[in-house]
Amino acid sequence: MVARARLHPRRQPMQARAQATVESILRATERVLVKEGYDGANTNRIAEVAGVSVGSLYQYFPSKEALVMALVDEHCDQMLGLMAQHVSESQDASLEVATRAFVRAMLHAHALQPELHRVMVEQLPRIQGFDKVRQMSAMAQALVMEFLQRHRARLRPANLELASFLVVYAVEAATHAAILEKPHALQDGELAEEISQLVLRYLLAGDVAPPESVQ
Amino acid sequence: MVARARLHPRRQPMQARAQATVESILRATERVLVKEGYDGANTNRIAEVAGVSVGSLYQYFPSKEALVMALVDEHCDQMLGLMAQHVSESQDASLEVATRAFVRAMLHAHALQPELHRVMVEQLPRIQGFDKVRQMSAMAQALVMEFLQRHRARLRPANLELASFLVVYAVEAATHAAILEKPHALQDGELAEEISQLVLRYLLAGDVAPPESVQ
Amino acid sequence: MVARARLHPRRQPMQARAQATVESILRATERVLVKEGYDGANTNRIAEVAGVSVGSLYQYFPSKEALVMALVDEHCDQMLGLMAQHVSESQDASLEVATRAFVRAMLHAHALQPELHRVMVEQLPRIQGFDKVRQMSAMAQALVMEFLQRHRARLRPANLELASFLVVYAVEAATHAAILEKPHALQDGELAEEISQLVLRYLLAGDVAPPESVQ
Amino acid sequence: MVARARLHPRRQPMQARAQATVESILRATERVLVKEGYDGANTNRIAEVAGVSVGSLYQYFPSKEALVMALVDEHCDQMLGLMAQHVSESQDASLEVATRAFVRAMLHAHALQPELHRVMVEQLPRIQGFDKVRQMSAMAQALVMEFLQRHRARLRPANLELASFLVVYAVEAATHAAILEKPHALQDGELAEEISQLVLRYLLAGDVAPPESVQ
DNA sequence: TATGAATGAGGTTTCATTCAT
DNA sequence: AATGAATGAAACCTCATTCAT
Repeated sequence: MVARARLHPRRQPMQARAQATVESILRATERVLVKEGYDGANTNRIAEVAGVSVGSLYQYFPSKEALVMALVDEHCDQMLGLMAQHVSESQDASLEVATRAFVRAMLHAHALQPELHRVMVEQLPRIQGFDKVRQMSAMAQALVMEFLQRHRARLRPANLELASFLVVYAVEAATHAAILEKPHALQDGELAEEISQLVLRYLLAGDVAPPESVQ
Repeated sequence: MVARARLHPRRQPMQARAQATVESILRATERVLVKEGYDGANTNRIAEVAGVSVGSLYQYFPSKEALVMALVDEHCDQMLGLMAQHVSESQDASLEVATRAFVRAMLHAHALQPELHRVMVEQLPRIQGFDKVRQMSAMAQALVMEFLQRHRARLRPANLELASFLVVYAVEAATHAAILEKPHALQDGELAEEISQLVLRYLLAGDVAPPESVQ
Repeated sequence: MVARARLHPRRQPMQARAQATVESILRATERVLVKEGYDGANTNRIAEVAGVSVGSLYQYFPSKEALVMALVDEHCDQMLGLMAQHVSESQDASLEVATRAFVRAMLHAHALQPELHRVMVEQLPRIQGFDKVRQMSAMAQALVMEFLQRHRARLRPANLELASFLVVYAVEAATHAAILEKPHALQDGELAEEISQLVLRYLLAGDVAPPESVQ
Repeated sequence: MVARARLHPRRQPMQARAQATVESILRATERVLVKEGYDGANTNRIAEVAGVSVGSLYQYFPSKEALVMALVDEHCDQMLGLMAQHVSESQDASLEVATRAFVRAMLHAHALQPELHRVMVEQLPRIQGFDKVRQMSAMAQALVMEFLQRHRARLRPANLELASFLVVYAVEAATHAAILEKPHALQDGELAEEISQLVLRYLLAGDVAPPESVQ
C-alpha cells in the first residue's frame, strides 16, 4: 500500500553456511514464484521450501519485495551479461552475422528459464524503486547503439538512438512472446531468421540476403 | 490463493441509476488502479472513491477479480474495435498507407490513457484465468493476417502467420514503450514513420519510400 | 521501533451499533491492560475480550498505540474535568478549605480505578506524540496557578509558577503512591490532612490550623 | 508473557576482559534504552552497540530482563549510596542544613543522567518482578525516617512513617519533574530552596528562615 | 569463550467478503 | 437496492533465545 522503505538486501552473508542459506532462499523464491505466482507466494512458504525459518529469510532480505528485487537483479545481470558478451564477441563481425548471432542468443537466454522469465516480466509489480528492469533496457539500448554507431555507414536510419530503442523493444517482445506462445518454433531456424530479417531490413538499405549466402 | 469461482458480472444493471453506479465503480477502479497499483487497490477504497458502499460494489461484481476483469474486457474491446475499424477502413488502401494509418492509430490508442494501459499490461496479466489479453492478441493477429493475405502478392515472408505474430508484438511493444518512455516523440511524425518502416521493410521486398511520395 | 504514523482514531462511529463496539473495545483494553500489562496486551486478545473481531478493532483504531492513546486521552480528560470542576466549585472558598477539598478530590479520583491509573502512569510508554499526559500536567498547573493568583496576598512564595509546579507534582506523586502503597490510609482523614498540610504550609506564612478549627 | 525464570546475572565475570565485556554491554544498554526506549531496545542491537556478539551477551545475562534489571540495580545502588552518604554526613547537622544539602544532592543525582533516569522511572517499572525500585523507595523512606527520629523533638507531624513517605515521594517527584521540564531552573538556587521549603515547612512548626540566616 | 547464523512463536495489520439493517 | 459495520483467515515481520562452529 505504501512505498516500502527497505528494498535492499540487509546484510552480506559472510560465512559459507550463510551463503548457502541465501542461495537456497533465492532458489526457493524462484520455484514458488513460478508455481504460485507473485500473489500466491508468501514468505513463510518460501522459507519452508528453502528449508530455513522465516527469521533467516528476514535476516538477509528486509522485506518480501527486497527478496523479489534481488531475484530480478540477478536475472537482469544474467541477461545483460549475456548480451554484453555477444556484443563484444561480434566486435569484428558483419552486421548481418552479428544480428543473427544476437537474436539467437536472446532466444537462447529466454529459453533457459522461460517460466521464471515470464513471471519476472508479467507478474513482478513495478514496485517503487524497481527501476532495474528499466535500467536493463537502457543498458541494452546503449550496447546496441554503440554497435550501430560502428556500422553507421551502412545504416538507413539517421536517428540511431530511436533505432536502438525500436530494435531492443521489438526483439525483446518478439523473443519473449515466441518463447511463451510458440515454443515449438524454436527448433528450426525460421523464427530466429524472421526476427533477424525484421531487424536487418529495418536497419539496412536494400534487401537482406538469407543467412547462408552471407556467412 | 482463494477459490476463484466467480469471475463474471453478477447481474445486468437494468435501471439507469444502477448503470450509473456500475459506471462510477469502473471509473473508480481505473483511478485507484493507476494511482495505487493492483496490490494497493482494495475494494473498500474503490467503493469509497466511487461514492458507493462496498455492498453495492459486490451487488454488481461478485469478486475483486471480476471487477478488474470487467475493466480489462472494456479496455480490450476498445482496442480491438479501434483496430478492426482501421482494418476495415483500409480495405482498399495500399499496404503502405494502411500500415502507416494503423501505426498512427495504435499510437493514438495507447496515448489515450497511457497510465491505465501500463497497469493493464504490466500488472493485470498475472491474474489467473486472464486470457482476455491473450485473446486480444490472437484476434489482433487474425485481423492482421487477414489483411496480409489480401496483400500477399507483394509480401516477402512466406509464413504469414509468423509474420502477423511478429508484426503485432513488435508494434505493440514499440508503441507501448514509446508512449511511456518517449512521450515527447509523439509530436513529430518521426516515431510513427520509423515504426511503419520497421513493419513495411520487414514485409515488402525492396526499399520503402517515405510516406509523402506514396500518398 | 520506529515512530508510528497513525496515532489517531480512524473514524467516528456513526451508528449506535458502532459506538457500542468502540465502547466495548475501550473497556476491554482497560481490562486487558490491567490484567496483563502493556507488554502482555495484544490486539487479538483485546478484540476477543471485547467480543468483536480484530478487524473491527482496526476499523476504529489504526494501531495498537492509537487504541492505548485513546484510552489515555479519555482518562486524562476525566481527571482534568474533575480538577476543573473542583477549582470552579472552590471559587469563593478559603485557601484552606479549597486545598483540602482538592486533595480529597484527587485522592478520590485516584481511588476510582487505581489499577488502571497505575498502568496509565507506570506502563504506558512515552510514545512519540504522547504528550497528552504532559499536557494534562500543564493544564493542571495552569488551573492551580490561576487559583493561587486569586489568593496571592496571603501566599509566601513569590514565584507562583514555580509554586504551582511543585504543588501539582508533589500532590500527584503523594496521592498516586498512597493509593498504591497505603490503600488502608484512605479511610481515616490522616493522609488527606497531611498532604493538605504539605501544600498549605508551603504556601502560607505562619502555621496552619487543623481543619476543624477552620471550617 | 513468558515464563520469567532467570532474572539474575548468570555468572560473575572473573577476568578483566570479561569485566570489560559486561561493562560495555551495560553501557550499550543504557545508550540504546535512552535512544530507543524499552520496546525499541532489542538484544541484538544492544550487543551490536556494545561491540560484542549476542552470544556473549547471553553468557553474562540470561535474559533481556536480567540485563535491564542489572542496570536498574546499578542505578538504584548509586542513588541509595548517594542518599546514605548524605544522611551520614548530616549526622550532626541541623534539620535545615541537612534538608537543604539533601535536596541539592537529589537534584545533583538526577542531573547526572537525566535521560537514563527518565527511562528508568517511566518505562522500567512495568517489568514484572521489578521491585528494586520499590525497594529503593522503602530504603529511602527508612533512611529519612531514621533521620527524622533523631530530630523528632522539633517536628510537627506525629506519624513519622507517613511523614517520611510524603517527603520521599514529594521530593523525588519534584526533583524528577524539574530535571526534565525545568532544566534551566537548576542554575540559581531558587528551585532547591523552594523544594527545601516544601519539606521544612511541612516538618517544622512555625516559619522557616531562608538558608543564609541559618547556616 | 566468543561468534553470529538460525530459529519460530507470536505479534500486528490488511482486506476481500458477508449480512443485518 | 443500498448501506457500512463486522468478520477472520492469512499475510508480513520481529526479536528473544539457542547452538553449531
